[in-house]
Amino acid sequence: MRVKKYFLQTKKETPSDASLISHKLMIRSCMIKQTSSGIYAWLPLGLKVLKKIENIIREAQNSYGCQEILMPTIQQSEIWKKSGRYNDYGPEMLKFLDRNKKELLYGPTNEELITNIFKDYINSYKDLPKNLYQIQWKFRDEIRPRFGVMRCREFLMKDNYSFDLTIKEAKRSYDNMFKCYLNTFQNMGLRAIPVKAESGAIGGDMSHEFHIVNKSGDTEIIYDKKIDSLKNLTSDNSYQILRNIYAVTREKYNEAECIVNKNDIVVTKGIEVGHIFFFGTKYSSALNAYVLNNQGKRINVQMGSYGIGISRLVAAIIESSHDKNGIIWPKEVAPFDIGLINLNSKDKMLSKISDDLYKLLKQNHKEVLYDDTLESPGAKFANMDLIGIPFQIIVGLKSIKNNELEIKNRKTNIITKVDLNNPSQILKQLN
RNA sequence: CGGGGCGUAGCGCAGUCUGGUAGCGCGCUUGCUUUGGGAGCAAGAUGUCGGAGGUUCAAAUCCUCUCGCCCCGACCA
Repeated sequence: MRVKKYFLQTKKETPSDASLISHKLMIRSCMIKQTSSGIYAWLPLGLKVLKKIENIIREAQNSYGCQEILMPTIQQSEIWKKSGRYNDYGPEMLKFLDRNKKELLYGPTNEELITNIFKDYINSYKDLPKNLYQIQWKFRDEIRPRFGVMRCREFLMKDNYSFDLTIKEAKRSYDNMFKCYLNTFQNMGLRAIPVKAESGAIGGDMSHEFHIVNKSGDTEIIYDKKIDSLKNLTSDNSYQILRNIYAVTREKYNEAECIVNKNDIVVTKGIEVGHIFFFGTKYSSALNAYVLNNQGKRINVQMGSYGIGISRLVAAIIESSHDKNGIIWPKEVAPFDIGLINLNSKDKMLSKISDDLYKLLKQNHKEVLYDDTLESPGAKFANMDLIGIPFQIIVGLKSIKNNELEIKNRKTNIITKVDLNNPSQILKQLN
């Protein structure tokens, strides 16, 4: 993509109504635009990152046996009345009437709806287990939206739901998703720690939240410092430890139950990016979702639900990966692989070299943001640093004189010089 | 919802106390110059001063009502 053509009106000045660093950077880098309190439009650069995260989640879901569906954002009130949550959810649920005075709501979550869909199709234990997911916008009318997309009212969430015959099998499904989540977050370059949590309005008796440790998080988490010594959270060995180690949210913390030596406890803040629940038959019994077992007996299905806050993750990643110049995207979720900077777009030779490089990189399936504008070098550097693309290729006279290109690593700031006429060497430096 | 604050050009702000007919920086447009860390000079465009009512010869400024947004707290992915 050429910067000249791209919708990328970055800002030099920091917006006055943002307090969180990720919020400021997302506005300055032209990723999002607030349209109402807690409601945002996603602009091209922001949407690109959102889609990358979405796809990482999608791939992990698919590989762990989940199947994608898409449910509506608007639901009818009846099923919520049956489960008792129409009132329990309170004013956080956005309710309204259609022209026929029918009560509708903008879904804050989908346990009722999925259960209602499920029961019309699945009638036999032979068709279990099932696990369905969707990636869809939700609305929760937060008392006070804040921190940009970190705590907004309309947000993109992946939610999935497991259906099993027995508790034992349902817990296996829960464990499967537990592992899936560890992988999902690792696949986007993040380290998310699972902690035991309260179930809140979803209900149920087994629940874990997944947290990115960060000072801007608004949940206090308490865990055994052994977790910090685990290098790779996704290994089988780590999984066993994580399932048994002491790690809880502040609400769940109970001094008497805490088995860890005081010196071995870490108390810190976390950004909640995922939450998984096992809640048994809470919804299947309320909505009458059952299958026949092998004795022909009606059994309400055992359910769990699993959420990942996708739009929040964009902000969470920035919170844990930035410097004074801007965002530093992990390459897994970066909007582009490479930022190509032509330091003087009026110079015919530099432009020819840059154009050729742009073609070469595209042919090699790299996503490139090519700054071909007439801006001054300083402005181009600052802009590229702000939007945080992992590698910058700098085409300027200083190096071209020696038949060299400079490749800058955004994270380390290390500049590597490569032979301009050696494509394979160039490509090798970009991995 | 309680407490605090802010709405003036696309963005960031001054002007409000003490009423006199709107300004600065960035950005934008045009031209010339410049090109290794947010360039220089020159010329230019852009405002129902959040909205409604009121006081006054006169309102961004004073009064009343109202809408929106932000920050602190309780709620939540």
